Amino acid sequence: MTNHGSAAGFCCADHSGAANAQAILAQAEAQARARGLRLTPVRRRTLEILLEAHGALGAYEVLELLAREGFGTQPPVAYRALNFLVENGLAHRIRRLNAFTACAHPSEEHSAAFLICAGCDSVTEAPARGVSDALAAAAEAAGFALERATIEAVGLCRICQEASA
Amino acid sequence: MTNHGSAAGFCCADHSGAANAQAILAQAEAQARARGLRLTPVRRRTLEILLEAHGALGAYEVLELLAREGFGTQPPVAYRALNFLVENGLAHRIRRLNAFTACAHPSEEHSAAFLICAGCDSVTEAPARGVSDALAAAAEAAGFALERATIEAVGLCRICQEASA
DNA sequence: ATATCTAACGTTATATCATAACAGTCAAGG
DNA sequence: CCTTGACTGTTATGATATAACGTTAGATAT
Ligand SMILES: [Zn+2]
Ligand SMILES: [Zn+2]
Ligand SMILES: [Zn+2]
Ligand SMILES: [Zn+2]
Repeated sequence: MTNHGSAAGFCCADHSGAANAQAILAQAEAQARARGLRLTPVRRRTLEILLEAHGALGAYEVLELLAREGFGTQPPVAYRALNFLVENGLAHRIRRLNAFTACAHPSEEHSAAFLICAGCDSVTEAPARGVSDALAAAAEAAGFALERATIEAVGLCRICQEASA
Repeated sequence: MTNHGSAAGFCCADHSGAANAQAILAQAEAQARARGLRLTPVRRRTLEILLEAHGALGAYEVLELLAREGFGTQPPVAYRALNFLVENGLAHRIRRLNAFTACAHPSEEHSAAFLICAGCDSVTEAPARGVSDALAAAAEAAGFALERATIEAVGLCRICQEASA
């Protein structure tokens, strides 16, 4: 991972550091309460780990951190927590990277698009209203009943564009 | 895989059987010639296998078929051929299924969206001009230089909708 | 023709990602 | 109390993917 550190004031395009991680965590907790979800210690800590991370984390990276902190040491521990978060809209799975990232907007119902930088592996969650609308139209035209979608773009983030200019 | 056979005249939503597989293969060969690609025996046979398949195939499924026909028996044989096809626009990788499918329109430059049926695992390649345009706009707005994208929708194909109605 | 080069092939071995199945814990409700 | 069900942790295994290396065969250059 060719990372560009956090000297620029933010580390990975749109992840502005732990500052708003707090805010997002608070939103996520509100969501959990409102919807009667059980945000247990492993689950909550998993979400924090994702929020603290630069970029998306693989399940085994999450697992190692959880294990160090006294949680279980085996893969299902991480996968279960991550799947719970994904199923409940508190995190997203980035299939191209086999990785997970905290949702940046856990309060809203949204179908997001992810901008994945080929230079530094940063992942930005972009609002994708227009994209999902277009996709819904395409599905409709094909007689396909759309449930949900994965939209992942690969390219260069602003920082990496400048670096390679 | 809950398949619905080929009794209805077509087997998997938009894969109308071996009839137009021939046409697609011819297009793919024309592409290869035009662009100076080496469509070697393994690669060509891999493409045929994808075209003959109902739905997307995993790399190990392709491998088994190749092995039976006297090609190599080890994973890299399949992965190399599949990656070649994907990189050259003759096939697509379906990340949600860890699988590959022949491109339905190998002659055109296109960024496709895939409609994946949750009922029967069929995969339909839908034209996605509108979707990519919207995505390009979203990327632009984020200062992200888009190279390519993965767009995968999950839902129910027409057949499975009727079956569950 | 023959030496050289290189892309493609096939192999062994290993890395990486993910889930099945089962046992122990614990809080909620009868 | 005792059952029930959700959650956690474990062992074991399965599924997907790549690294590295030797070989082959077509293309190029002497
Ligand atoms: Zn989100
Ligand atoms: Zn970058
Ligand atoms: Zn295509
Ligand atoms: Zn279907």
